[in-house]
Amino acid sequence: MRAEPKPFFEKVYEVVRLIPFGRVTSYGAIAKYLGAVRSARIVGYAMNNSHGKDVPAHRVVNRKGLLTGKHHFDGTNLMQQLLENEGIVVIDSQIQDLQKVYWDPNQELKFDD
DNA sequence: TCAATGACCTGCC
DNA sequence: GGGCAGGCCATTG
Repeated sequence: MRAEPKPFFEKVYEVVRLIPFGRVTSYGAIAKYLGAVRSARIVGYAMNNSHGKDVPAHRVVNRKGLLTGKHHFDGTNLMQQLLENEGIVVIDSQIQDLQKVYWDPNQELKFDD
């Protein structure tokens, strides 16, 4: 943990926290918002650290809308349950109507930092 | 400091 | 059009 003011991780946390209710986004979208489309993996890695914080990581899924990190949660279908609780239709860890509940930070948010 | 990992994405066959 | 493999960047040990 370096003494940096805003590590890549915290930046990811901020975007994830900005995700509205009943909406989901992809790692690539967040990475792109941070200006690192190639660092999509890093976003997922940051989520690993966000696990335990007040970051709605369950709203973050991969490009296919698949709950890849579901096994990282407490249970197995917990992440799915949370998404369903948001009104999102999830079947077998696969988000349906993905394009409908999809939320792109680059489309909604803007660079004002 | 070097090396390995990681909740992914893009490109090619 | 679908499936497989490689690469990318940042963090931790």
